[in-house]
Amino acid sequence: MGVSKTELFTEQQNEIAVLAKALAHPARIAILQHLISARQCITGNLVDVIGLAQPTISQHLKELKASGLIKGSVEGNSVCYCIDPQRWEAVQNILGQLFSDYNSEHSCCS
Amino acid sequence: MGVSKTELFTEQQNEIAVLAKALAHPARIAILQHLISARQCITGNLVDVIGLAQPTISQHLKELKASGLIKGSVEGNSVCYCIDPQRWEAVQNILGQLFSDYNSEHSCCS
DNA sequence: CATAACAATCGTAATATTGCAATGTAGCGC
DNA sequence: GCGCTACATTGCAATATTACGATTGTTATG
Repeated sequence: MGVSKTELFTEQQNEIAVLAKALAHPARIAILQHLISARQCITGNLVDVIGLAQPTISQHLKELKASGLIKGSVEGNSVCYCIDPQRWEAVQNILGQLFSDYNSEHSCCS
Repeated sequence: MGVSKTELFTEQQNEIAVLAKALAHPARIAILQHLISARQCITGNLVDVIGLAQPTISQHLKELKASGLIKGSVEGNSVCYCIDPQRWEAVQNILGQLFSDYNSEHSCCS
């Protein structure tokens, strides 16, 4: 019914899904990649770079901040965003683990 | 308006977002983890393990198959699913690249 | 203090996702 | 063939997401 039955799954499975959801929009990938190459960026700048309206960018920034991947600090009358290094590494490990848990020696049923 | 403006973004950004979306549900994570540990599994078995109705599992399997992460082969009147090794590694690299592109030496605006 | 600049929030429309009952389809045993 | 089992597909209701105009803070700056 449009609502995920999170109670059926482990905390780890839900955490991975939530993290993946944070990455599941090209605008948020674009924001992250721009923060990676520019090191830091204010909202207005991201609005220009990405090409979506300001409220939309603000909304995506809010989701990225909620996932912990980025953090923002007020600088004068603008807000400066950047990657959160510790969280970035933690998420890298969580997702990396999922993939490295698979041993490709496994044979398939084909 | 509920529709992503994919035309604003690079093919790579859209690809990452689509892959992340495939992982953005705990049921699909649970399915993948079960396929990792059990090596292979038929649909009915997954229905029992996950605890969602059969049509719902079928739908999640369809999305995972569309992303290429798993493949299914018909065995008699049941269908056996497993991780696709090549695709698994490719996706691992695509997502891994995103995270490793970040150099944590970067300073933040805080 | 008025005003401009910047960004967050609110409200709303359009679309997507999730979940399941009902139904359809295909293989197997008889 | 007929019934049975396993799975996919369809159709629908409930909820979530995406996007943006309008509005509301918040912080300089004149």
